[in-house]
Amino acid sequence: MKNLEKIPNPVVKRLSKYLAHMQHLSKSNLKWVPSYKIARHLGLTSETIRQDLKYLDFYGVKKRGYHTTGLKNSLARLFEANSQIDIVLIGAGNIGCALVQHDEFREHGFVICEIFDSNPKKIGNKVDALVIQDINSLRTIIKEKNIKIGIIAVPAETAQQVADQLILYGIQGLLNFSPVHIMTPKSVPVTEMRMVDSLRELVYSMKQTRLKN
Amino acid sequence: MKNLEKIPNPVVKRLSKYLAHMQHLSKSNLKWVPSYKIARHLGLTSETIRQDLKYLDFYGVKKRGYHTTGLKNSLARLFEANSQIDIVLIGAGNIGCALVQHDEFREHGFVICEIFDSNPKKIGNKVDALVIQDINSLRTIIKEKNIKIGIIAVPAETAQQVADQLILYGIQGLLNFSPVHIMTPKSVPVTEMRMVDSLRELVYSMKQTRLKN
DNA sequence: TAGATTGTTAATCGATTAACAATC
DNA sequence: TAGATTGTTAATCGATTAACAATC
Repeated sequence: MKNLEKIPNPVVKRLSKYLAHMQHLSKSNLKWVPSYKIARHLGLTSETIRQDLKYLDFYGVKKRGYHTTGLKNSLARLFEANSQIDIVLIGAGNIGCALVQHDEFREHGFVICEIFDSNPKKIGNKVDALVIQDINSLRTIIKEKNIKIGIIAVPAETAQQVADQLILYGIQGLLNFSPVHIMTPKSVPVTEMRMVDSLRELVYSMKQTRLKN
Repeated sequence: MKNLEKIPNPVVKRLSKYLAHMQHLSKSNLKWVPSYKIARHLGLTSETIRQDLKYLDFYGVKKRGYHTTGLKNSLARLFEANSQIDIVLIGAGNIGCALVQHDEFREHGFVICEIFDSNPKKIGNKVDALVIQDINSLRTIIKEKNIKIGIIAVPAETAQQVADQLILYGIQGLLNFSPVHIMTPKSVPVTEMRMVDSLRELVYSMKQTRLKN
């Protein structure tokens, strides 16, 4: 199937899981994997997986399954995972600093290469190898380094305002760790992390589970 | 509509957003809010919101909309948000420690009251007011304090194993920050945070946006 | 009253699951 | 070859959107 076709969001989420899993399998030198084994590992059904993979220009082999490295490469192409992607992060709080130091991002090609804060007491301090920059220098750095993605790790009250600035300076996508919905023009997609909401979702699932048993 | 009915997952996610928004509005002393204003704020449609609220035992008032405090209370009841919920966290890495110090959790009633690690060099150190405990004492502490929720903030390699232990010791729900899918019995729900996948999803959305324009 | 806004039913849309032919 | 597994079409299920009557 053609790359030009829009892939539905639930499928995109799963494709990303397949990529992680294929990276793992191909590192373990496993050459072939059938859909039912992927399914078992990721809590899905094999039918779903085969349907999802139709969005890729990649085919399995009957009786053997999918070539792990081949599938990994195909998915990596879809997600542009073969080149490094630079990111700016706003908000040098607990979460912000933890993300800068989070190896997993770097291992997957996402490099937070600048961190900003508005608090004068924090500006100039180091987080890992990065120096916390004054938020007033956002514009020049984004332009100079041609950065496309911003991570918002500021409190709720300033999140929208920070987003507006980032967009004004040319940022094209946002990952939002603040608990408020960020409004953007259609040309700037946002992915929301919603950590508190995830806990609430969990609490509700647990309640459901209790009621059933 | 009755609380006993199972609420579909996409609806649960939105209801949690409504709760956050109502907490905000009722703190700002706004008494009434119509569905279209909620919708505008959260990037939804008013129809969706009215459909969603049917799952609650709470009704709006024609011409005025929804009573913010009333809706907040009804949603809080659904999510058991009126009592403190204790949590154990495993993994005193960057993310784990940041979450312990994350005020937003506490402000919403989620209290991480124990942090564990297996690294002897970390055990005994303090994170905020908490002392990092030896993972071997997990069992007794979970039983003693009767803790129901565990947050997994360990690397991929040990995540499943940590989950298995937590479940063995009586934990009833997991929030997973590690990048692997956690397998659990049906009686133990898991919510996955998938931070790298969220970035991939964002990259794909940005690619789509580029192609469209 | 007229207009605004809810609650609800019906229609549409989209995603998942089932079924199965093709074939390595 | 027989059995396993894919790729694909059709059927089902579920969620969103549209439409609109009820009424404050």
